[in-house]
Amino acid sequence: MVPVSSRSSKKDVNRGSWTAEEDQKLAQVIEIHGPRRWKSIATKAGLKRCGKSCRLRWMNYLRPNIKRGNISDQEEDLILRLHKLLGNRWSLIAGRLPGRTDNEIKNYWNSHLSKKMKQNRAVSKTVQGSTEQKNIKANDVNALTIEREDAFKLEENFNFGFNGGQFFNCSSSEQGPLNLEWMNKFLEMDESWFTLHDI
DNA sequence: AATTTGCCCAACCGCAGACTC
DNA sequence: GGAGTCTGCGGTTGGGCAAAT
Repeated sequence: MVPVSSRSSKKDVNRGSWTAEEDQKLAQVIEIHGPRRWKSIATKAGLKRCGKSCRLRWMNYLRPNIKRGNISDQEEDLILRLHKLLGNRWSLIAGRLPGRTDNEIKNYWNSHLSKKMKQNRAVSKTVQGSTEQKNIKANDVNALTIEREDAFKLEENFNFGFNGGQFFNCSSSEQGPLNLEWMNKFLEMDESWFTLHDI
């Protein structure tokens, strides 16, 4: 990353990569005061950073239980399915992947999965063209494309059916492998929803 | 060995909604 | 109720690095 000094344009504000020393100071202050009031955290820690930057660093790197390393096949599958359901609502998607951050998932999507999607669509188009456009609706669903509006409708739909708020707001700390399994079961329901609504 | 290219990912930016006074 | 501030989100940027040339 960029040396901290090279991106410092505004007076008295550090930009760019965080140093180990800054991380340590930030973690210490958050341990005492908790992860809120980011502006005052930055001041208390004696960091020349804006509150926003401190929050981001904490959320994406310093927070406990952050899972680093490769995204597993199971996680990738879940991301694909949740994206189909919710669109680019990365924070919601991240909320269902224990230890993963919205930034990480967004990056993973942009660098890996968006390419896969394009490939899938290309293949799907070829198949469709050669089969007299039979079963177009089913192919569209399989190509993992869904209009955002439909995703919202779908969200509303299950919010009505059960406690959707609770579903989406679970903290990642209470997640585990079993939860992923349960999530996959839930996602099977959205397939049924498409069928039911003839999408 | 040097240079170029493409990918990855940490960090920044702008905006909208929530919160506080 | 309104203004100002804070927080959270999604989009974008750009440096580092490995692979390709």
